[in-house]
Amino acid sequence: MITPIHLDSTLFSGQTFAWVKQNGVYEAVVDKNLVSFSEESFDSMLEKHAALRRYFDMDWEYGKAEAYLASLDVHLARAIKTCKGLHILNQDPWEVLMAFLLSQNNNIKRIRSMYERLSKELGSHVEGSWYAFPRPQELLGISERDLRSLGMGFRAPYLLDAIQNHEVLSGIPGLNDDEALRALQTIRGVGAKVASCVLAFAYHRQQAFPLDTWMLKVMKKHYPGRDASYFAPYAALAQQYLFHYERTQGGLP
DNA sequence: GGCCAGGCCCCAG
DNA sequence: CTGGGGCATGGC
Repeated sequence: MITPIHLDSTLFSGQTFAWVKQNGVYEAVVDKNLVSFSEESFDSMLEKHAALRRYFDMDWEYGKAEAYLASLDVHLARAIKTCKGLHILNQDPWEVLMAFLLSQNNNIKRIRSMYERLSKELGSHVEGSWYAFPRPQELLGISERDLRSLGMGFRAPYLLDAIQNHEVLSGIPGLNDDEALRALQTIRGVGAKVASCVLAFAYHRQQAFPLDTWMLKVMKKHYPGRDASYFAPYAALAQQYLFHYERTQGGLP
């Protein structure tokens, strides 16, 4: 049983800020290459760029996970029915860390524009108006002042600390979930929520469960007294469905 | 033109 | 250890 990926839910559910959709064409820089496709050309694009199968997480057990989560309760069943095919991407850990440092006390629209600004001002040129998000090595000489002048505000020192301690990321694969959360939170500005996003969206940890303002609302309304263990072993996917459903459909009853 | 945003830090109690 | 104020900025 293969359930097709749902591109809009996957690329515009707030797990990535890299993608643009214009006239039916999806575009982003992934791993220093401009990736461009439409709904119709997605499959052939994947054949041409085999490495992107992993990025789009095409070989994981989505059919099984969707069926299991939908069987848990009616709210989850509705969320899954509405945006079925939502995949959790395997993104670059560094980019996810930086993006979600930008996310605090912020809105998605502005997170995107700040992410783009860092790419354009500090990243390497790819083609046309496209730039790669800067690697930590490209940012070593930068100052808090520079970052503030780029509009990063109070997050500037957090970004700076992430730049200086980016090596924490290389150790994450060898750690269990709790250890990984603690390791990530040694970076200034990284709390439980940001750390969970990094684990879910970059390391494919299925029990990572980012609790933001939207999810707290969902949990209070539909899952009082519950926590991530209720959704095991698919908490991360459940979170992403519930978050996206709450934001796009207003959560409904 | 205020209001507010995918949190976290810091400091009181 | 829990709670609440403050934070830079810009989109609405």
